[in-house]
Amino acid sequence: MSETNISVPDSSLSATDCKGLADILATIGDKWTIMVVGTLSKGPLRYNEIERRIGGISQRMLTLTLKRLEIDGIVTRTLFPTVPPRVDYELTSLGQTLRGALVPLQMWAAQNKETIAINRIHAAAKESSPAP
Amino acid sequence: MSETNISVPDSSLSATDCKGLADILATIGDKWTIMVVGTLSKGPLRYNEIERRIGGISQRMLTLTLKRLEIDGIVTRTLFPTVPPRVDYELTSLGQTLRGALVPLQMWAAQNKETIAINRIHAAAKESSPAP
DNA sequence: CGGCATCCCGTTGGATACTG
DNA sequence: CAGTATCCAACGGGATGCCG
Repeated sequence: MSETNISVPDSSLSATDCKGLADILATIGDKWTIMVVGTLSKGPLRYNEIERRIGGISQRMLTLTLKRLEIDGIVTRTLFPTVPPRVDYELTSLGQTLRGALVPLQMWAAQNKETIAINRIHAAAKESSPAP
Repeated sequence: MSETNISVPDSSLSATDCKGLADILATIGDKWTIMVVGTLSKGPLRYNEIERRIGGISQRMLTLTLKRLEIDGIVTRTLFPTVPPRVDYELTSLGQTLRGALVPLQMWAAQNKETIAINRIHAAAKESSPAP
């Protein structure tokens, strides 16, 4: 809670910084967590709606992911004691800042994933036809 | 090397965007990859030097990580045919842009990891003393 | 020095079935 | 509807040992 003068120090991530980042990414950097945060970035959604929008996530992983995000204070869980029950999930302000921090990386991904895909194809080609 | 005017488009990651991001993170979002990119952000380093600086990475993972990064065009591998052999690894310009895209997330991690840690402790406390 | 190959075990995560 | 519980297959990743 001290240095807020971050001001993009243009340069290197120290080893400690990397540890911190790696640590956070280990928690929120996995595929499903990213999808959930992204999906919720448009506003609160019900359990089933998240499941539907993501498509392909198992209930197990959705539940685990939401629970972890709730514990970490990134989403809120609101239970409406109706019948049938209804549960809304929504990004907290912390969650919103996370989403914001994700944006540059998302743009990098969008801009470069094709380049990377091509690089992989080239590498695969070299693989199957080595230098004569 | 062009748009630094990211200007945080305030709004939502589409499902497609999330897929792209999740996809990239699946490749470069793991602990060791982050550490390697971070370590190389200060300049080119030899294999052993990377290993030493990261500390705790197995040769297997270092080799695999470097190979993937090389294939993806994020680092270059330069072999000096001396004896004993010497190999330098260095971030490409693509790698540098990746590092740049990682910075906001790194800052977010630095600013919020303590909050998250506290949230987890609170959650654990609730866990062991349920409502009477 | 800078790797690659092998073994091997822990964790991750999908499928499935049951509950409040 | 919104989960919980169990089983099990796949993968990740450390330890070890050998090679150029």
